[in-house]
Amino acid sequence: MKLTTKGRYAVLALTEIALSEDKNLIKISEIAKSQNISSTYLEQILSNLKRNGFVKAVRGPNGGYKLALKAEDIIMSDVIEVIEGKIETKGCSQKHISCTGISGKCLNHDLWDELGKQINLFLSHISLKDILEGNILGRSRAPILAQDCDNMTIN
Amino acid sequence: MKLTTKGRYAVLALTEIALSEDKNLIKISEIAKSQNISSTYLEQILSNLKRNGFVKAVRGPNGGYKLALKAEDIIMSDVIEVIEGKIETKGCSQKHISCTGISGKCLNHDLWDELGKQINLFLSHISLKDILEGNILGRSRAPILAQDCDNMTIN
DNA sequence: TATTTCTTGACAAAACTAGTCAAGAATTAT
DNA sequence: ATAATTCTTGACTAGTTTTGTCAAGAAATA
Repeated sequence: MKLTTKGRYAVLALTEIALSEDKNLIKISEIAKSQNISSTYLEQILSNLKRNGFVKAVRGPNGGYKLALKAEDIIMSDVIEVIEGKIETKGCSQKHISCTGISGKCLNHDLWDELGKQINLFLSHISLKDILEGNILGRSRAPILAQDCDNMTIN
Repeated sequence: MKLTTKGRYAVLALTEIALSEDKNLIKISEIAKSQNISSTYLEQILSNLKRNGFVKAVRGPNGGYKLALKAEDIIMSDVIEVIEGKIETKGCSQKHISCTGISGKCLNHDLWDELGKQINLFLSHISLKDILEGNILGRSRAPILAQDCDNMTIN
């Protein structure tokens, strides 16, 4: 699992593009300048976002970028996945065989699997619109308690 | 934010140490062998876990490691923090000044702050005992909905 | 005293991150 | 048409981080 500047810049860029939607188009150079990011580095990121259908590009004078989707349809888990790759936290190097060596069952996979699920669950409920509207703070939630886990059915 | 093999190996090692508690002591070489991890690499990790009070070491023949705390008191967020460093997801390079350049308020900090909080919240509810007992799967939870955020007081 | 086992710190290869650079393609204004 | 603008693509690179290795030593016990 990782989260690098690329992911952060991608969200930052999407925010800028959304905020200038009235002007319709915003240039890489404008985003780069206002955010103090290298514009050549941003190119890579926006190229990726375009390739994956989040933004549209228009070339030539007065060209630039705009959103290809409505802000509420741009979901953070999707954005992060194309930029950073799948959020997966491998538990151990062994594939299918047991990997505790003692207990005969890999108890550790569960932790990283569930953490990955939690991160994805969180990000999949956050849209670009939420960010624009400041609807983020206070939304994280504690996991289900261990003692409740026994009386539970997993869907 | 990052989660590397070091963090995974640490949890793996703690699990092994806990599972052999009846034998009281387990050697680095035993853990390394059963998990197929370089034992010299494991030394670094266990040395760190010892320095931070999670395990105790006994030197000499028949020496090895044991837990310094009860399994239910070994909390994953604490373990990961000493091994990987604080889980913090910086939003943008700017410190206190505005960083959208347009809106005058950094809308992006919120996302990474809250994601970091979510990860910590999750890990702080998981103990080594939960792992040993397999009480992990199905515990992650979706965040609070955006529309409920308005009617909310933040503590 | 010899052996076992942990301890510490220096070192290093490989992978990854964060960026640069350059040549080119598309679009528009003149 | 031509020039200027802007995105597009891919190769390249410096620096950092990860994932280890190695060696010398300290503590404990048989």
